Amino acid sequence: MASTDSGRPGAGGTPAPARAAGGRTTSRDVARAAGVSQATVSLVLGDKWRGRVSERTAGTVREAARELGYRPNLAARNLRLGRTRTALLVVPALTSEFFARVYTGANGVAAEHGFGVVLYPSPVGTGPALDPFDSARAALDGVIASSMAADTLSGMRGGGLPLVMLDSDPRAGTGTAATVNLDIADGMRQVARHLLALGHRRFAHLAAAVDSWTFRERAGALTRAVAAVPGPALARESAALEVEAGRRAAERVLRVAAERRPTALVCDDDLLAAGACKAARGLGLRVPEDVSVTGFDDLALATAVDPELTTVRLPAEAVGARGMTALLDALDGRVPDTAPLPVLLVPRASTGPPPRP
Amino acid sequence: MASTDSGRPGAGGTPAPARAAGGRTTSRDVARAAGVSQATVSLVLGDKWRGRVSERTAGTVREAARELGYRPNLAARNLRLGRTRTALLVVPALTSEFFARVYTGANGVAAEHGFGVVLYPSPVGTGPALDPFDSARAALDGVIASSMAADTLSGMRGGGLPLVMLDSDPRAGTGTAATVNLDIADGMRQVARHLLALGHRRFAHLAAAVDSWTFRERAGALTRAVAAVPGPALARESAALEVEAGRRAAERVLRVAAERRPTALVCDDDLLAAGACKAARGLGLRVPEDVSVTGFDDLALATAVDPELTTVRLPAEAVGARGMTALLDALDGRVPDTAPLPVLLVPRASTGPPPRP
DNA sequence: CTGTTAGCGCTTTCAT
DNA sequence: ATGAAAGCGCTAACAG
Repeated sequence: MASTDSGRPGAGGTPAPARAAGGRTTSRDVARAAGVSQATVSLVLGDKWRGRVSERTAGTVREAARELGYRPNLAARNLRLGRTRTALLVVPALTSEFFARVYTGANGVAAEHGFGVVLYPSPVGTGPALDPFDSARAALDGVIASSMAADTLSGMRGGGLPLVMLDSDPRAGTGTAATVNLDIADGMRQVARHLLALGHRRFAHLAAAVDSWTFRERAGALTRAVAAVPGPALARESAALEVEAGRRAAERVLRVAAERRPTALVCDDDLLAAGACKAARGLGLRVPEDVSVTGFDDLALATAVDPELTTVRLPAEAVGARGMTALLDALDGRVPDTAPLPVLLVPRASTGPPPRP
Repeated sequence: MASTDSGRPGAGGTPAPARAAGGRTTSRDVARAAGVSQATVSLVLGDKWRGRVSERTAGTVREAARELGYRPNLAARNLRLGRTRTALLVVPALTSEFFARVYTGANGVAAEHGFGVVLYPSPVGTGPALDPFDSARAALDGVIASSMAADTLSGMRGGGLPLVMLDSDPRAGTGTAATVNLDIADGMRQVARHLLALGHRRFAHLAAAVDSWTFRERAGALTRAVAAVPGPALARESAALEVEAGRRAAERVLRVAAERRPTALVCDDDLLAAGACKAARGLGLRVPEDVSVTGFDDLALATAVDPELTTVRLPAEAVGARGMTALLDALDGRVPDTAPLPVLLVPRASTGPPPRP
């Protein structure tokens, strides 16, 4: 297995080859080349030399480093410093734009503070046995976990690292540094209000078959919003988070006599909504004339399909940014901001008044 | 904390506080708790103790480690070993399922060899100044880069690490350990053959406005395939890799007199194809009756839209797996397999015979 | 201003 | 079968 094992061939009388024979350039090589000590190199390259090293020496050192193509050994630095300036972002799926945008937001804030962010896609099964602290070999200063399934949480507590939860149950936070949440419930309330105002009274909820806070929140909020006005009915059907599963679930819900058929399909996710639209068309129903459909997330898909989806826009970048900020705060002993982020209904072409009976 | 020797009574003497006061548990803490030397701990926990440490001692050590919740310090291990068993996977975009699947494939192979894979989404601008070796703070043994834009390549050569390119120009490989490619050209040829067989003669190519090998390959292959038979015309229009950009580009191409209008839109990507379908419908044209549309990649989107897209399926997982295998080979001095991976046209509902004039 | 020194926590000879 | 000791490359006290 050992690959790069030329390691340390008994170096005879050194003719001062500024670069170690087989290995990488070290700070000592730079020091030798510049004719200074290792400490000076560290100071200069670490940019803490103002008033401690002469301008001229600093220049020499930088020149030598450039010349030799010196790159500091992270492992050594991390070992010495005891921290890595690296955070792990755990996401349930790589595919989704939502998480891509969360990453972008987190990475932006991280970069401003000299931190890096490493992605860990939680294995699909999301069994409790996940171990990001072994799998992502990077040594870590903290963990940010987004939208994790309930049972995955438990496994997450390894390493005793600061943990920031994103889009997750705020009450689960025993030992959690902070929870950054979206106002999911308000989003669902906006959906309900929109549809009720259009005149809908028979609803069906296409729920994601994923046991996580964010989806329980959506279900609860919809139930309450619909129950708040007299009269309306609410059916519910679950589906895996895929277009095809959404299509099948919607088909089950729509295949009933017209007078009992829901006039509005509220979906937990844009993928499900896309499936719902396909189901409707497959049954000869028009969207939105015969049945209105709403999504959630406002992914690119929402405007890729026809008609474009009425959906709830989630400020994903902001979630990531706030998550990273919270982690940084926790790391520095400050108390993280924890107000929920607002979300916004974006009405488009997939919703309209219910059909006249 | 009670006295720590719950596992190993009888070893009088040291009341040693098995866990360092403020910090994490180290292998020395474990050694003390188990009443052995650090070396023994390393041997046992590194699973190289057969015949070197007694069964009984090994048990004691493992018990102590478990008891104390010991986790080896990766930074120290990496420093000592000079390698990290970590590879970096550089991808141009997080959003795409394609890269998610490449990751999955790479990670699977990596795991079998005790490696981890860390993702580095190359910044959107893909300016040449990217530095994954600083951004992803993890120390790395090698880099796998997928579908990178041409100018991004140059920046990639930092660190002198083994580099495996995926879906990239094989000739760019100066200093590259290996290139794992898809038979992109053959995919495009299959598309052309399919459409020609259906009777199409007026084509338009919706090209991705991204300067990378994979898209140049698609353009070249289509041009050649169409030129190979007498008669056909081929227009070309570029668009950013987004549905809306694809829609606009398709609109430009379709907004001409019916007798000059292309009857088949060959798109570089499923996103573009989805946009093309929207454009067609927006202009009152039916897909595939009035115009056929093909995609590339076979993303989930391909079956989410209506009609489902005829597209070229790319074996993304296999690409990732082969990439990781090639990196492992290079690391161990073996010579990587470099045959292109086959791709397959999947005919669906978005293509049909051209309209009768 | 600059050099010397002492480890960070781990693995690995080499003695015992 | 086990322990002692060296050292990976780096940074931060502390001397000079």
